[in-house]
Amino acid sequence: MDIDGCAVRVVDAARVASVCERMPADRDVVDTADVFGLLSDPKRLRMLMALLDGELCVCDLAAVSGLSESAASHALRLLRAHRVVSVRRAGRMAYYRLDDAHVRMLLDVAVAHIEHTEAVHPEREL
Amino acid sequence: MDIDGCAVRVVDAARVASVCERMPADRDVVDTADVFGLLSDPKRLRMLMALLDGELCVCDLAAVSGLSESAASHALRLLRAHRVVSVRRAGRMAYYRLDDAHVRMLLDVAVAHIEHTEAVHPEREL
DNA sequence: TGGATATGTGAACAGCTCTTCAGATGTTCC
DNA sequence: GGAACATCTGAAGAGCTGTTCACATATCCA
Repeated sequence: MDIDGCAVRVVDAARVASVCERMPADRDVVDTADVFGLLSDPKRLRMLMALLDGELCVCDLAAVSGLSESAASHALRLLRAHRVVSVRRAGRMAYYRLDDAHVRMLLDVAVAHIEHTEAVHPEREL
Repeated sequence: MDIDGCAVRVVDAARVASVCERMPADRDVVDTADVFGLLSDPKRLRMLMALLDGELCVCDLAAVSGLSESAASHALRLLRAHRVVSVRRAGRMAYYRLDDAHVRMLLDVAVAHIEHTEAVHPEREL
């Protein structure tokens, strides 16, 4: 099998071909990986989980996540660039909210998993 | 408000308190972020998506993901350490499979999102 | 206007991640 | 046994990421 002009060793060629066919386009995989990357930092993740219930201002997001206000601003800029959150400005305050249904779904799945695990395996906390 | 003994400025103290209360335990947030981190590399993500349909050997996973066999092995070791995949050894071959229902769920959501976006907004490909 | 407040930004640094390379381990077949 | 094969591993390096610091911008209020 050839990929990018380089010969590659394969065991089950038919299977590999069918998997490659079903595989989403390169750009879509990269975009998806990017989204997961945005959720892969604990403090940023805490910010997003906090936003599940509605908008919050920068300093409250900093407090909730444990970030400095500057670091929170940097993080929010990143999330804004990827359209994961959006801003509403009111005077000198900036209120951020979750603005991506896909990310919200992923967060919901993750939170549900945590709560389910807690409920079913409370002994894990010992 | 005090967090870790440091005074932190807050705007909506009641709201922050309630969000903090609902927030999953620190360790759970970190674990969840770790899982998202495992999904945040395009080549590793492609490997995992390939495994959605069933087990594959290392070299086929390398071929599908575009990794060298050595790099694939490193990636699989990481996934194994986090119990995301498990191995079945047959002679000198090693067959990996998805072994984490939560990760499978996240992957399903992500793939469904990609396919839905493709179906609804095919113009994005132009 | 001037000072306090809330957020935003660039540069710089430390730490982490991914990949490669060289070689180790363990298996099959002659 | 020895050669070919499939996978695994540690060390090392390049590049990326998160945080901090110092300062910029913009708003509010006296």
